[in-house]
Amino acid sequence: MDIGRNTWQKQLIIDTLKREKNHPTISDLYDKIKAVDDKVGQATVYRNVNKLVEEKKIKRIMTDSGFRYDCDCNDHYHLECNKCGNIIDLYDEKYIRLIRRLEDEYSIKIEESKILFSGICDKCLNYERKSSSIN
Amino acid sequence: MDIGRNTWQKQLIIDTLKREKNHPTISDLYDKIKAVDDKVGQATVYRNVNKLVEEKKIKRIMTDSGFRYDCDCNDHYHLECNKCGNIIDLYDEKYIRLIRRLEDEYSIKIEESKILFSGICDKCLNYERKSSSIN
DNA sequence: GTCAATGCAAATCCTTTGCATTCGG
DNA sequence: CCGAATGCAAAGGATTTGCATTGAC
Repeated sequence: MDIGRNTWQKQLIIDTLKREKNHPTISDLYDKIKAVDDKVGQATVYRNVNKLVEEKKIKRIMTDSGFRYDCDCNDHYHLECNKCGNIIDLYDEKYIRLIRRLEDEYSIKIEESKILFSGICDKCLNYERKSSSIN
Repeated sequence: MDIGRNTWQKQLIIDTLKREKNHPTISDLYDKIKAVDDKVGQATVYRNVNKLVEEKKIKRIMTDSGFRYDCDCNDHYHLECNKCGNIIDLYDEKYIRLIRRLEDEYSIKIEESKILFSGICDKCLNYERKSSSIN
């Protein structure tokens, strides 16, 4: 649980990440950080974000458009919308049961899960329905 | 469903992929292919594998160690073992119910799912148990 | 004062692209 | 033949690394 030395760069990176709810890519994050102080180096952002992932303070999400980061460490799923590209969070109260069932059935231990669905989010689906009812 | 022109390179790539049950990376695949005929270019492998993914003939799995490919297109989960690094398949008869539940609850449409667990596979877990009972 | 952390630039890794050439239909 | 597919090499993009310097403790 060593947090290392407390530099303002590290703090800025953590703060920005916590404020960002939209599952940013590293370059999203880097842009936001540079807007606040452009003296922060890219390598510093990479190094700190990687360390945060290792320490399990944040989660790395692998999408088709590259890695994204999520500071919500509760277990949940993600949906990557094929229309608008946004990533939305899905919480599932039966998640734990799914895990237990798989662990039992396969005699394995599941320590972490990366669950990414792709499809169409509620907003885009709603928009689609309206459009098709007009035409 | 256009399969395009039937070159021996394309056929070799498809055959190798189908024979490979171990979720190979592109470079695993490339090595195997070059062992058969080293005149196949890397770009050809990339181009063909990408096309197969687009055509949904094979699946792309995103792991921490990069992209891997799976020719089993039935819906299933994967477990990446933190000990041995292997990726094993998990099939779940309740998968469809999970999808339906999420679709209903969030008013979304799920078209594809990429589900990757990490943890410890049955072999490594079994080995661990034996070791700890000795010590 | 030490040494972890930083900034910069170069290096590395993975993947895609441009283009001349080949070869399947 | 024609043009899709290939092989090569070069380009591209994302991430990491080497190293001198800075600054947290």
